[in-house]
Amino acid sequence: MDLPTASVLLSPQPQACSHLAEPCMERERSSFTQELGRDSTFPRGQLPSSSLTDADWFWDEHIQAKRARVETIVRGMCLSPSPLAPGSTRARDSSCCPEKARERKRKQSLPVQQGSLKADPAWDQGPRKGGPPVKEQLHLLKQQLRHLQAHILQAPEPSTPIQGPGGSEQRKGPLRAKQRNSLRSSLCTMDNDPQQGPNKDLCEAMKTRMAEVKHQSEEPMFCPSGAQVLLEILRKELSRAVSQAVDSVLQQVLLDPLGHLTQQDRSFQGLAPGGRSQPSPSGRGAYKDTLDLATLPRTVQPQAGFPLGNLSLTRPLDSPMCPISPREVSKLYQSPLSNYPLTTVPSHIQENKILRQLLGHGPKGHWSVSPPQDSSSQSHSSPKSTQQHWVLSQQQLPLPFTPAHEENRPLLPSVKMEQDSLQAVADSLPFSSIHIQEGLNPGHLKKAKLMFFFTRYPSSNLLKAYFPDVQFNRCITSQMIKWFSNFREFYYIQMEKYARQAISEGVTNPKMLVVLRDSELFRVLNMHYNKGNEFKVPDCFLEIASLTLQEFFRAMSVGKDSDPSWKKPIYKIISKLDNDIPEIFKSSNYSLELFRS
DNA sequence: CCACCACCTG
DNA sequence: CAGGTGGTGG
Repeated sequence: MDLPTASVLLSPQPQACSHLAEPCMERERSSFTQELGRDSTFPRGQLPSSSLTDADWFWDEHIQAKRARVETIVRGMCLSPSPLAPGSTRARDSSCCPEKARERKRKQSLPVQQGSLKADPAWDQGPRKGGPPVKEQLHLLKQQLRHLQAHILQAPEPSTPIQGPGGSEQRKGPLRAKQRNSLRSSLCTMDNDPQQGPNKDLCEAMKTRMAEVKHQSEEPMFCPSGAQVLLEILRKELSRAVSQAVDSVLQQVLLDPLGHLTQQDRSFQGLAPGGRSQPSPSGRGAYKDTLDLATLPRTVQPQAGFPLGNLSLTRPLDSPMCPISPREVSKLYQSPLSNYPLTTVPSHIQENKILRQLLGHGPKGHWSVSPPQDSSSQSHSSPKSTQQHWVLSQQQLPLPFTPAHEENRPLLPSVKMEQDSLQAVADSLPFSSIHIQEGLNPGHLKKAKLMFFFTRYPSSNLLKAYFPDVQFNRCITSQMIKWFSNFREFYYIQMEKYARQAISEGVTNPKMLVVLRDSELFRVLNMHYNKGNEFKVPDCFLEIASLTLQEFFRAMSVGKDSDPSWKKPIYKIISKLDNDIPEIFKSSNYSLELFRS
């Protein structure tokens, strides 16, 4: 969509390239045709959206770990092979409407849990020593889990504003939106010079893209706090219930008091990274699928790989939700781990490993998929190879997404819900597990430079949002603002320079000034903000750059540059053309990965 | 007064 | 890129 725009723009006027860009026409044309065939790589949609399930996965794992322990114990001690009835099959969908769910959960799960040990007849059958109590405990536990599952499933759908007209729009201020709109139109009217056929395409393309971006930015986020509360409660309740069950079982079954660890230890270690100590793998393997929880969408074998291998983290991707949108990635990204109270202080190292895994899929569809265009038009720095390298560095281990995965995506409606709630949770989470730095490091600078491709005038709030691992204070904020000020300075200087050059070369029509990827101007800018060319410069930046160039040209060609403050109007225009920054930039881990050092 | 900006300088 | 300065707007 947006990609072709640049090429479209320039095609008709050979001269346009002569001064701005190096060699051009022929190549450009061909690249243009190529582009038509391919999809836009920009903002969203390209990436499989949703691996938020991973958070659930962790959760499941937790439960399963506990369950496995209980089962193992029971199995080992009681030798009663009665398979547990599969409970509710689908117990996923963490809901976002905490209220009701929470209410019901409290009313039901608590009483049940604390209730008498009335034995279910069905569970009393079979010979066993010390059996009944144990079974009862398990049964109760199961029931509780089922209740929870049921309630979660029943919980009224959260505001799924996506469809609702009354959905929660406006993540950005209305003002901002307005500005965008007005600018968009002005941009188009300007470009809609009848004489310039191709520019219409640009206009349309930009409209489309902007709409896209806008849409993206307005995606709903709902009650983060609510969802978080719900999750917290669920977590506590479940862990408590399980712990109690385990406790009881142990007390009743185990004769040797030394035989059982403290409840805390037992119930938590299963999830701790590197947490080994799972009783008997064989036992677990044999029965893990018999509990209802095992029927949950993602049956994961906790100890199998989570802690160490990390390779196992690719597992969750099998789920229907594996497709992940950058947005989701970034969110999810901060969530599951840092949010995980049960993992007692996982090492940052391991955490980062895991996060890297998850993240690995984000950037791929987004930035690294280098368009054919690049290979043809960018001769000097072989972007393709560098980008591929970047892809590899980002996702060494995980399996790449395959079309097969995509097929599954649309399936579950619950998926979206789950995503949302998890997103909400993620959003509300502090970066507890990610060391927040005092000052700014080179990585931050690098990231800021790349962000400049999207925003020339970031607000301090935006910066705070996109540098979550930075401890902002007046000084840091000023410094970062200063960075962008310097970026702009360079940017405008280049624009003025090239505009002046165009004038000196006799260019009369500003529309002929288009910044392309093989333009000298682009090369200079890219060198400045994206040294090493590790990043695929978004097309929106090319559009902005072209526009800036044209504005400078217009002003100068009319002699406005004699006015001391002739640039101000241009600044004003450009300041309104900031694009939304991909959510992926919000991830501090992303920055760690990509911008380290 | 503060935050932010552009400009200039090193 | 950081410091310093002056201007601007809330």
